[in-house]
Amino acid sequence: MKLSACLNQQSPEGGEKSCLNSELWHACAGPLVSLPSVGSHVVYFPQGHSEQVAVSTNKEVDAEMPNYQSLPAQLICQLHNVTMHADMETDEVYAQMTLQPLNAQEQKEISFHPADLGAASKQPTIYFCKTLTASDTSTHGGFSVPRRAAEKVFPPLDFSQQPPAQELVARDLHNNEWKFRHIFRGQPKRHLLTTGWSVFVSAKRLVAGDSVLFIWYNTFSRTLCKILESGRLTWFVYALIRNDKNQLLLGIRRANRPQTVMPSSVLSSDSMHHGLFAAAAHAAATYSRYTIFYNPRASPSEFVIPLAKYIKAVHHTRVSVGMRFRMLFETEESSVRRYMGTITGISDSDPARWLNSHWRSVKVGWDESTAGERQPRVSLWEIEPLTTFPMYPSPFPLRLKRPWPSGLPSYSGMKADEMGLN
Amino acid sequence: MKLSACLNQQSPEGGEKSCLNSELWHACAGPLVSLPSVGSHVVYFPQGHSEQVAVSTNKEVDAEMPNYQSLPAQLICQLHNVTMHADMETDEVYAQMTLQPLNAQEQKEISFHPADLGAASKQPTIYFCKTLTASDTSTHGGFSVPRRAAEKVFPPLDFSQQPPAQELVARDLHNNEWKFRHIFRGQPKRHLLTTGWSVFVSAKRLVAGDSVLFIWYNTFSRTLCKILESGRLTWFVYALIRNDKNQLLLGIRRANRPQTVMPSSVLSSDSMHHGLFAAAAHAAATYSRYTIFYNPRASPSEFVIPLAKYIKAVHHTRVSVGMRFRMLFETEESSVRRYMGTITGISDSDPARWLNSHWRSVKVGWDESTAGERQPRVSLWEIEPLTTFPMYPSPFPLRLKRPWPSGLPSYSGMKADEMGLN
DNA sequence: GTGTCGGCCGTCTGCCGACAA
DNA sequence: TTGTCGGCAGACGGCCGACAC
Repeated sequence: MKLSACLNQQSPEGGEKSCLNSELWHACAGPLVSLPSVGSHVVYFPQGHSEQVAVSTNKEVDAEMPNYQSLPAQLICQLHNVTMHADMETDEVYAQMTLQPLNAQEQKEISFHPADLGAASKQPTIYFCKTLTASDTSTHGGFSVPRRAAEKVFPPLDFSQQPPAQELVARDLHNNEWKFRHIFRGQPKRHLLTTGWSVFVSAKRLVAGDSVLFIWYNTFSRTLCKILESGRLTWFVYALIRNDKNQLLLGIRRANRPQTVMPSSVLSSDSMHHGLFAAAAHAAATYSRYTIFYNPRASPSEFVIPLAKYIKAVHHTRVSVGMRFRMLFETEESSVRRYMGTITGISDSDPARWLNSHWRSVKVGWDESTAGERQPRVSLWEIEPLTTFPMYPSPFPLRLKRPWPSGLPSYSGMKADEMGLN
Repeated sequence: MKLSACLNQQSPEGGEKSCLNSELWHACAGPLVSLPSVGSHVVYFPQGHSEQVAVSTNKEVDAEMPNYQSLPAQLICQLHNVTMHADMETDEVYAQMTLQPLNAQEQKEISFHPADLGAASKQPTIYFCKTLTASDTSTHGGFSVPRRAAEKVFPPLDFSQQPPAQELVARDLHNNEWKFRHIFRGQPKRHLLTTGWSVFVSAKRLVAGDSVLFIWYNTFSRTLCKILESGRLTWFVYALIRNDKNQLLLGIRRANRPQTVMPSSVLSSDSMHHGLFAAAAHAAATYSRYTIFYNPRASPSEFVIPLAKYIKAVHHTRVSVGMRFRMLFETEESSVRRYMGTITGISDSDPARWLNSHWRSVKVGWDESTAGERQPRVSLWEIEPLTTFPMYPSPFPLRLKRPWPSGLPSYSGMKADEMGLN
């Protein structure tokens, strides 16, 4: 593996190294992934970070790992920088974040803005995602484009030609160009990518079950999307605004194969766990910056959470055993659906190591029988309790000194001591 | 990348996971690489380990990395386990070592055995290594086997056939089978691998400049090698003992391309350095076992050294500025040659972080003009001073309390306090 | 609407000795 | 002794519509 392309979240267009498109990154990362904004305050969970390392190295943290006494279960930090990356060899997306723990004085001076809540990731509107079939990846033929997808995302064909065909140029996460012959033929008629497709499949080492996604993108797309969302759309409305063939992006998402990542031959998994704890502990002790990687498709849960989202979920939401809730999950087609469940317990997930951590403090049972796929423990900020009023007093120890002021959710300008942070 | 095959050094044959051949591993690692024996005492250098991580992540250790006060510049350890591995995707070889720092009492009780000196790696005798040419890796043809190589390593052909040909079966580091058609044809006659060769080249992603090596191996090979080394050999002597076609092994060595390894997307390089220091410091504080990876082709120098070799080089060899020395290097053809140089200085390479470390304490100048390829700093145990008697008193601070007893190199049974270890 | 297949053509793989370094 | 090439034959890549689900 080699150094990846990168993009600072704040400058999606300019800069000589800004070859990584933010919308494409988010499309590859999936609809549930959101990155906190640069400059905002966040909560970092060493426990969740450790979970990602455990999954990536395929090895649980050693039971004999010492407690890092100086490292609290959660660190309140300012997020100084976020860059999006993609592995040069696998196209795996990940983010690099520079965090700086706040000292006591800085924590007192925190003021919140609603934006800090961390809105759901903006998935590009003009895009499609298709899971590759055996025929798509076979050397025998090309790629069968779903009709609606082609009409929505690809530049319109000139139907006066027989057969209608054009050359598509799409750019991947590394800004590499891929050219495809797009043709509309067959009986019944269908959209196909022929010449160029097999080169792409073999270069990216795609297999049946992996997904490919195309985005139509330009700098006005956000504005245009809002306009388009406001009314009914026909394919020629899309076609009218898609006159620049060079604005096509494509990304891949590999199927969840068992053991996607590996234990690096560089450092033992134990040393990696030591590394993240020691780096965080050092940063916490000196209030200095440190760097972490977040791999959205490897990590079971986000472990850098907007502070406001955390405060709201932990200190201003009453939950109790027996309460019903919903939680978002990604579908195979890259959209979201809600699964329902019941809270069966509230307790620290690892009281020996991380006392009073809120990480995965909620034990849950899932309604559907395929529940084995979903985590038996979740964090408060991941779920939507179905009652907005407290049915039972929460048995979970809250450090909240004062109740949440009426008139939710306006807490802009609140001070930290009003929220029980210290 | 995925989990690799592994082999415990002590059980090259048995065990369900012992699919990695020790001789093949050493052949791929190169002639200069030796692994200390299991159970022996070694010196571990965090500084050298950090160097390997810096090379692997392509990023130097951060200047703001804190000093790990409790971590000395060298740790005396017992080596509890060594396993050899190969990366599943790249076939890159590496070793996993389990080290346990010795407490003060254990250090006093150390007794040495001559074997602890760490003999040079035993390269298999019946093997060959060839750097691939453009023709070898082209899809246009097969692999041209050097004549002597084929006669030495491959099973003998039946020359009554026209043309003489056979099927070779060779196993790689992961015990995968590769089949090749071996034929002796052309004008002039030569040995070629045809059918099966291109599959191997594309599966291993070999390019011109990479090397491939074949070993003829069986459990008696060490004994046989000694017999063979004692006299002159002709090809039919080899042929007589190579009657089992399934004993053929093959490995690869990739050319040194710039930026071979990459910054993992799992952990920042800073955290990796923290990790190795914290893991070692924790192990040193508690005298508990810890695990490290040694990648012989990534690391500029070995950082786990047999204790006896270290003692001999540091405490019982007089060196001084101006002294001439030789040092072994690997050639492109996988043999060794000596380069000569002059000692230009003796000092700590990083006095701020690692005071009184002997790691790369010798500044050197190299005789040949291509000297830029070689390290400007080496460690005492890497070089052979050309004078066996001290010409000048060493300016380097020796902690030796008593002089080395006369009658080198017999120090079996010596106690640590006689060698200035404490 | 789209996944897979048989048919068909063209390119490239891959085996051969020639030849030269 | 061995690296590269021209020649050649066959395999496979890859484009097409047919057909079924």
